[in-house]
Amino acid sequence: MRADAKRNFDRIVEVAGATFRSKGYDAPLDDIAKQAGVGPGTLYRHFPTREALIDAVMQNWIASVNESAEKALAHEGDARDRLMAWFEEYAARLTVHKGVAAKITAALGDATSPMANKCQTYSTANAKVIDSLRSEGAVRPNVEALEVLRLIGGIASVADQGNLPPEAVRPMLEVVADGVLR
Amino acid sequence: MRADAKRNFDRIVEVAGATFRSKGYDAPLDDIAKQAGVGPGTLYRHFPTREALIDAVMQNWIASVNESAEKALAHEGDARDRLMAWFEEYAARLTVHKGVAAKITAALGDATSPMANKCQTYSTANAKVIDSLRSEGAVRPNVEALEVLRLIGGIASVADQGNLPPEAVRPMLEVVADGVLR
DNA sequence: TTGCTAAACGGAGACAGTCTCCGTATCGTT
DNA sequence: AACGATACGGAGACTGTCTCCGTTTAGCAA
Repeated sequence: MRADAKRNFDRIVEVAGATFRSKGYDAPLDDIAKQAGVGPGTLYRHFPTREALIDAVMQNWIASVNESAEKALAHEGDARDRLMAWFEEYAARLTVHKGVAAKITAALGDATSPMANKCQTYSTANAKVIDSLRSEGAVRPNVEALEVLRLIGGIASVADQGNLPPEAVRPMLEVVADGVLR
Repeated sequence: MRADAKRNFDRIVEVAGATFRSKGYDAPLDDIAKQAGVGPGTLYRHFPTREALIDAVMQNWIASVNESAEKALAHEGDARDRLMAWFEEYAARLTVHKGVAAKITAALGDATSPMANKCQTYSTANAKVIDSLRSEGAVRPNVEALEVLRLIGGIASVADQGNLPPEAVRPMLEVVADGVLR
């Protein structure tokens, strides 16, 4: 990739992120192009569809928070406390960007999605938490790690779309925690 | 409302429902108008926004299934069986139309939404199930009926968006059931 | 029936956003 | 410096949204 191309690519993603957050995910792409100081042609060459651009923005964001994903693993307390800490951490991350929860959760099971491998960190972090609790015998048999990820994703999606405050989300997470633990 | 107006209104909703299902929720509205044998002006007079038309389609659908919502209440078996029967019934209904799960679940807490009162039947059916189980002492304290509705809605949304098969949904419902029951 | 009026219709066309095509400019290499 | 490959950008075609207003029709009253 040529240097000027990369410059434009990055600039577009940056501007798009800011614009999507402030004006919504249906903001005119030509505006974003103009804002980024490029022609529409350049934007569409890099991102053939709106979807592609949104993906790029999100991947950018996931990468930026990924590094700290393991924080929740080092929590103090009993099994339930640790599980809840992880749930809240995960749900909070998912609700930072409008729409991200649904998108990531849908991508989880689909290996062909460009999102999926970006979410590896989440998947493995989750598996680690569940496995560690399982080895203590705290987890019900038949509970799969992927299911848990999806359940929390579902809660985050609902919270996202209904603009639910954290105090409405917490009890839902607790129901899932009780369902996961013996 | 004049007779011809009502005729057109109903015809538009009918055509829109079929079109949305076959071509997706972003199908051109002018096409729907043409298909319904009316001009775009007529469509837009009845439904100023796409959202309004989608709502009308969904309300139409909710009304059509509402009447049978209590079926799941008359289930045989122990507390867990009955709860699971209700969960599956509800989740199945929510996933009939693409996008309906997220929409209805988001509307649940919001009394101002035109969806909300259409969903009364669901809310009260759910409350009935939970209350009846609670009176048997089978439900954990602190579990609210609305939370349960949202949890199932979240699962349905995820299933909807990720095209999950029923066998992937069931275990998630079971986790919630275990979290709801003592 | 006929006439009348308010209600409703419908389609031409303005507008906005998407996306492409291709002549021009720039990069990076030799 | 010169050249090919790569990338740029913006004019404009295209598609879908939505409005305006002249025309039509339903429903009522005489």
